[in-house]
Amino acid sequence: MKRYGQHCPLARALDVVGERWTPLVVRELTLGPRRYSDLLTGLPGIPTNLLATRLRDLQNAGIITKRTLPPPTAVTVYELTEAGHALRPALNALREWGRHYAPPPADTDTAQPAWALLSASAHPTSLPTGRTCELRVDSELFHLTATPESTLSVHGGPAHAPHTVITMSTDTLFRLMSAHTTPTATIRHTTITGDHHLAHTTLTSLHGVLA
Amino acid sequence: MKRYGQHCPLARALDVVGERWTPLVVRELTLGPRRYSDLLTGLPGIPTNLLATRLRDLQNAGIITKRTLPPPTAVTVYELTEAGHALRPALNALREWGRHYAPPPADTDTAQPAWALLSASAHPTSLPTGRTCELRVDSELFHLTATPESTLSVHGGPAHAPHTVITMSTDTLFRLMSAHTTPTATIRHTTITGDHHLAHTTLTSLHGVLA
DNA sequence: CCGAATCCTGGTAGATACTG
DNA sequence: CAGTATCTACCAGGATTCGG
Repeated sequence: MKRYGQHCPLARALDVVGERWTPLVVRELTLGPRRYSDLLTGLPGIPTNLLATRLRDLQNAGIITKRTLPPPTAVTVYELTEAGHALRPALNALREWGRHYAPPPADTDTAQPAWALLSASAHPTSLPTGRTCELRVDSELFHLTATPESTLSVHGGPAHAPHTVITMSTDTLFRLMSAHTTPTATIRHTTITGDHHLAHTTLTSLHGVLA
Repeated sequence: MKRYGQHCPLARALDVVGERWTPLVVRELTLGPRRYSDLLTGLPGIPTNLLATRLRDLQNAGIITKRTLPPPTAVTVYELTEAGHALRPALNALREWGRHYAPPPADTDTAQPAWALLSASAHPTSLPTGRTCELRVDSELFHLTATPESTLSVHGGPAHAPHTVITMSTDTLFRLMSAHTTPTATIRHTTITGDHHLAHTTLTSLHGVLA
């Protein structure tokens, strides 16, 4: 890890998370613990040796930990430490800047549901605290909850006991989040199990956050 | 500028400001318009060709503009655009993370008063809105004001009509901001012209923000 | 003197193949 | 599945030179 050699907190932060791909690795892990192969598919374009290097450096910096889940699912996963979770506000601020001021994406850019959903993360929501919505987008699973401060929280993987489950295609999700369709119109292209009203509230929270 | 090729606002932000040295160039310009040579001294270690490249790329990205001041001081300066100023929250969040979680600085790291003062930027302050304090640290000039939201605002260069002027050494500033001395004890190592009470309030706002 | 462009060197990223 | 090994190309770092 090459340092700037400056007695400045911003420069020291960049010493640790300023290298190429590093913030995006943290982005993937904000969804929850992830396996090496999950990270590879969530970071299209990253060379595998570079991912291995970044994961090693992030461990040494105390931002992530490597853990082997107990049997029978004896897989090794990477997850954020407290210091890693503390990066969330900085990444959210940079993400908001990107939404407003970065050049528009090229149409050759790859798109993943997780990246869109993360844009809704930390946004104000009318989702009731304590209620969980599971979102299934083209066989990718997420679950959404509200923080005590009524901001949206997004995680990867299945929910424990969701109050509602919404199933839709990636295309439908992007049309909703880009405000190309309304929540009410979106419902016709989804399958909903459980609390229908909660599902509508969830869709409303996602509506237009990418616009 | 190498892109990630991802349809993700965070990745698109990093496409523009993710390269090495780029956030630090923006950091220097948050103090106000700066000349090329000012930037070189404010970014110790940067190769001159790399600074030129970064400045060109930042202009193309619409984050900074190059301007030639009117005579008699016909110097060319770089300054942030609106999009550039909008990066401030993201840099502040990353700076806060660095203060709390980044490895401690090496004692060979270079230190500059501006970097310390920027850490106090956006912090809550009891400095009255509309009153200006000029700070002279080893012949480097800054001026501090309060935003309408009562957070501290730091700029480089002389103030227009400061209500108070504080002169001190770099060492004194760092001892105050690292909480090694109190504001009251600091006053004995400073020269103050103008509003003494305002000066004390300013020193209190700076006290311990580096700790 | 300010604001760079040029040249060279070493390291890091990118791409692919390979292994426990 | 979870990485390591190898190679190439490019970018950063450093010194020097150049034009206004």
